[in-house]
Amino acid sequence: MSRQPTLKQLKYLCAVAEHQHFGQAAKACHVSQSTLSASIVELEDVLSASLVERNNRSVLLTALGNEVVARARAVLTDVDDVVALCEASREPFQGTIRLGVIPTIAPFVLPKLLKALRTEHPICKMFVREDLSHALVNALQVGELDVLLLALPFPTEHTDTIALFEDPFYLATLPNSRLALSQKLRTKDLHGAEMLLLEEGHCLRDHALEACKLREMDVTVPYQATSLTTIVQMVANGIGTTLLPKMATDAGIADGTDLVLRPFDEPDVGRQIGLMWRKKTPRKHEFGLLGAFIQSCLT
Amino acid sequence: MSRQPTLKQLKYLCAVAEHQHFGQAAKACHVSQSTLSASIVELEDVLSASLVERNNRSVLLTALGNEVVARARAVLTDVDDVVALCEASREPFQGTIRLGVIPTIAPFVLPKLLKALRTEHPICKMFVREDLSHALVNALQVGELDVLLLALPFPTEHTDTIALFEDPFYLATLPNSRLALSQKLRTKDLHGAEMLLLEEGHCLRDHALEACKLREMDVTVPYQATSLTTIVQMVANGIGTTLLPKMATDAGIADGTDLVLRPFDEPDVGRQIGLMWRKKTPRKHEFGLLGAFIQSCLT
DNA sequence: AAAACCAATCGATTTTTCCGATCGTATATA
DNA sequence: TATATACGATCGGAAAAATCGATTGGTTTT
Repeated sequence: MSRQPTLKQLKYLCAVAEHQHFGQAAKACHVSQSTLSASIVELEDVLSASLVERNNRSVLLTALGNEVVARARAVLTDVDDVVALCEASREPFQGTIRLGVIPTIAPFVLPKLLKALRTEHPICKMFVREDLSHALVNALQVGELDVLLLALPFPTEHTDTIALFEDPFYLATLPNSRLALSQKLRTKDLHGAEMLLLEEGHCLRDHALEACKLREMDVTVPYQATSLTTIVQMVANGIGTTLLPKMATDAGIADGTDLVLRPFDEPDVGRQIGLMWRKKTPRKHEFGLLGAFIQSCLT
Repeated sequence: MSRQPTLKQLKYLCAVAEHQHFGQAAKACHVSQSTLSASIVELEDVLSASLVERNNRSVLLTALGNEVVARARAVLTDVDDVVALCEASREPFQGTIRLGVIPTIAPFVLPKLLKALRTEHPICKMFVREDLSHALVNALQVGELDVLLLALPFPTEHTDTIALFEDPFYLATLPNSRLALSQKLRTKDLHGAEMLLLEEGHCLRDHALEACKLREMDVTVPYQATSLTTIVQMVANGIGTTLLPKMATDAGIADGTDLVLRPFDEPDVGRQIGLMWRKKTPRKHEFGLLGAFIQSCLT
């Protein structure tokens, strides 16, 4: 097994190729001539090849030497690129953020978020993955994602979480329904209502049940639905009623229908939106800023 | 000015990425865990960036870390390529040979030489430059060429030379000329003949004059000719006579004409073909083998 | 013949590298 | 809850290397 040349040796070789002179090359590299000379000798020894032809008056490169220099230059610039890459990533929002978002948030937040990000942090590359909470958390744990935007609480380990804002639930129903006409809307009014919720796995389903003190058996679920838009269409067609997060209604999910959107006359009927990252991530600070950024671009 | 990461650090980082485990990565790199750990820390310090997220149970790479690993892998394979390149060039005829050939040799030798080379040393890359001797010698001195195939003697410094073979001159003339009919052909018979020679700078011109003990004023030169083929056509049209090297006639330069090709009844009327290289070249041995190879493929 | 130039080499010193041992922390087990 | 285990970080000392200034040897220029 032969040793590898070092970057230093390659750098010195390139300097020699450029200056055609050991002394000047050494000066350019800020080392003594003896150091550079020895380094070249060692490089030739490592490669078991003659790269430089010393001619006392001038320094020539062998054909192989020229080839090695060409490749060495490429290697050195590639390494410099790595350094530059890291330099650029040093400041917040200068690198890549791999963000996971749940399906009941993504369509209502990403458009604004990504647009604001492109405007204010054009260098930041945001990779987005949309999936159910448990899949996102798993991806976060194994290092495929850096930070998650999801609804809290979601029980995990080895993660830190910050809350960004409340996302109250609105009751979505047809104007002539019993719930639309009641004076004050309470969660207990929902008992017995035909509640349409997203299919199993969506945390919005769990949070809706939790917020309204309902049990699985309290809701009627004709068809398991995979998106809020689908559910809205079903409710608009008189199939039942549902709960919609404010961010969805703000985004106009019920536009074009005659649905009534009623807030509850109770506190804390809703879900909490937050960010989650690994406890050990070195980017806590950046993700904190990301949280503030998300808050700012949704108001 | 920030330091550069070392290849070793990049290698260790790649090992960590591969094994997701410092201890195993260290084993794979044949170093202790402490060495590898410290090396990674130093790399992160040099790059001022967090690349690896230590989780005590598992090791994760940051987004930046993944990017760096991808680039590092490329760098490492590029360096390995350099090593491989040098290994391949270690044996004769495994690398690139930059060969200079003079115009009065090239057309008669290169076809056979390059064909034989491609057959017997397919890995060898031969770069050929055709030019006048003094231009070739200059290119040799400044390191643009490795070895020259030319006619000797040619006075130079800092070069070594080996003779490969004699290349006798034939007189080329029309069948009915005085020189074609004389019983024995001597160089002194050429005095007063209308000798057509290549233009100034071609060593064949000098060697022909030298071999025949002629002076410039002895030859009549209606037009300076730039190639032997041109001269042959002129002689065939009765404009004069000329000297052709045997390798040219062997190659059939006079085919299709009714020219008479007469050898001289004297020894040493001709030129000597040889190889020349820089005294300091590290490839003397290889070039000696090249000489033998040229001899072998011309017989 | 002397001076100048240049890369190689030498010797000494500083710096870096590397290892084994230990520590601190988190997890798994009893 | 206590104990054992696993893992990476850290420390201190020893070995290896990198580096420098000075010198050498060979060549070219004056």
